[in-house]
Amino acid sequence: MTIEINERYFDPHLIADSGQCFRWYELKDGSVAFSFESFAAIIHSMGSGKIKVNVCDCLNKRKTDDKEIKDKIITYFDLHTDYEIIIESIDSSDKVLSAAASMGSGIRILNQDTWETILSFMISQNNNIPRIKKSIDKICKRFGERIDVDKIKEEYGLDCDWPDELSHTFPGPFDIDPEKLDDLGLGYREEYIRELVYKAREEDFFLHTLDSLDGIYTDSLQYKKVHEGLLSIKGIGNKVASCIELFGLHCLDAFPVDTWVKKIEGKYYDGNFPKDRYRGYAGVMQQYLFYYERQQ
DNA sequence: ACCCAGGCCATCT
DNA sequence: AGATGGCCTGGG
Repeated sequence: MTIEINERYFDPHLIADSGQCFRWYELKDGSVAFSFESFAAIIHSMGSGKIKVNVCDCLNKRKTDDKEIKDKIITYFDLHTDYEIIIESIDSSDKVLSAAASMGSGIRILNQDTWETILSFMISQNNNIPRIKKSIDKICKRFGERIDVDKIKEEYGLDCDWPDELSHTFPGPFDIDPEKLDDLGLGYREEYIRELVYKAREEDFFLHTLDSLDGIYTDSLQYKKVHEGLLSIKGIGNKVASCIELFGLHCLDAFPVDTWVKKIEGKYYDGNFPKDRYRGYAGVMQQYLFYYERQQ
């Protein structure tokens, strides 16, 4: 099915390059392909903020009606959040943040699958984006389900160059064999992932506690409980936990500090970005700053 | 050849 | 509490 979206604050290319997702791929014709849950999609920019999204349920297991798919896409793209208000709230005397937000105004915080986010960001530690993507691609190919590429081509038109990296879905904890994680380029993270899969299979922590932190502040009790739970997992430290909260649990107040953000905080903010001023959505500012610093 | 890349953990002071 | 070094591995 096709969904048309008119949203000024949405640039699929920026999101694909934002580092929050690792299964978005830019195609030669300028469109952007991605896969999430059992869906496959291609985004075409139509100019002047108009976007066309072709989506299909590529596993064909059950009939998903069009309205359900549309709702899923709207939530996934975070279209319920008003990014214009967020950007307008920026302290105009903060020239760095203003410039960063102006450059990165097309970035949104996706509502990604929690499990996929946990696994992906555990791989991301001390790692670079191409290699992260490669490892995730190998995991999907080894344990994920093959998606029906013909169905996609039928939906989009025959000549689409659907990327080979999106030939399979992202596998769940029970799809992954923890003893067959060799040769995935995981390095020393292999042991972390193995334990993570076992833990995810056994504990209900992932299934119940980690629903969503949408609208939850980082100084609340509920947040602290989730944060500590994540930290108790081997291979998840403060930074990775914050990424999981921001990108997987949609806690927009979470503010992951990586080397890029640390760099920009040191250069312009005397070591500390005033995230309290942006209480409730500091994570969006983190994305602007991160993108800005990486462009320099 | 290095050295780092969107860190974490263990081991020290 | 805070500061270090080691760690898999591919690319500049």
